[in-house]
Amino acid sequence: MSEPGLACCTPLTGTPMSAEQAEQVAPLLKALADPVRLRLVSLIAASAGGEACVCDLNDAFDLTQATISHHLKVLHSAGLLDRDKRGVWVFYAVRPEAMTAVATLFDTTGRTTLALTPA
Amino acid sequence: MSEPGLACCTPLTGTPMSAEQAEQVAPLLKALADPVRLRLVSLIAASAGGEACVCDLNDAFDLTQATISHHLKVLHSAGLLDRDKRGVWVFYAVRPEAMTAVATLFDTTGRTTLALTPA
DNA sequence: TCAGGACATCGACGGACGTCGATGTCTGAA
DNA sequence: TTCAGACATCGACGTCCGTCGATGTCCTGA
Repeated sequence: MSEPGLACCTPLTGTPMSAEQAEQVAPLLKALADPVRLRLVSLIAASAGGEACVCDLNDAFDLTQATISHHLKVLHSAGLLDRDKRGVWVFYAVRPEAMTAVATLFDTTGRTTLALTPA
Repeated sequence: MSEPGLACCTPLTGTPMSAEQAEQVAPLLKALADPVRLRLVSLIAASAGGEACVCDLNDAFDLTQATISHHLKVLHSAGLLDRDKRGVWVFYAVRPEAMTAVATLFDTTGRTTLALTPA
C-alpha cells in the first residue's frame, strides 16, 4: 500500500521469472483481476481526455459509492491509476507506463524492462 | 471450472468493456495474479519444448506437491495450460492462444478479437 | 500379482477479499 | 459561518483463496 516502486516487467516467456520478480508483478495483476476494476480501467481509458470523474464512474455501476471508492483505491495503490482532485471532484486517469509494463509481461517478441512507480 | 470457452479479448483501452466481457476476462487474470502461478507459467514457457514435467516443477518451489498440483489445476482450468499425461509423468504446456488473448487485452495498437477455450 | 512412485483429490485451517451502511473530511456556495 | 454535496475511511459480514497433511488413483517394473 506504501511500498516504493520497483523494476517491472520482463516478458513472462523466455527466461524463468525469479521469486522476487513474481512477488512484484502479482499485485499488479491482482489489482486487475476483478470484473469491476477491469471495467473501471476500461471506462477511464475510454473517457474523453483519458480521465474520468468519480461521480460519473459511480453511475456506471450498481454498487455503493464506498465500494467504487475502494476499487479505485486498489487500482491507485497498485500504480495503475493517477489521482487528481479538482475542487469538489476527483479525476482518475490510467497511467500509460503501468499498462505498458503489464503488456510487456505478455509480449512474446520484445525484451524491454520497464519501471513502474505506484502511488 | 467446466464452462465453455467464450470470445476474449478486445483491448482494455479504446471502447468501454461490457460487464459480461469483464466477467469472462477476470478469471484469466485471477489465475495469473499469484506469484507461484506466475513463476509456474514462466518456468513452463522457458522449458525445453515449451513444456515441463510436474516432477521438475515440484522441485523448483518450497511448497507441498499438493499445493503445486492445485496451482496447476487453476491454470489449466482457466485455459492457460495444456495437460498431457505420458506414462507416469504429467507434462504441462503454455497455450499460446491464451497468452495472446491476455496480451491483446493490454495492446494499445491492435484491435484483434481472439477466442480462448478453457480445459 | 504386488509394491512403489507420480500425481490428483479431500477436508480443514487462517488470512485476504468484495461489499455494505455509517461516519468523517474537505470544498464551494449561500 | 453554515450547509450541502463529493469522496474517503471505518468496522463488520460472508465468501473465496492459498496452504497443508492425509488419502485416493493410476501406471510401471519386478
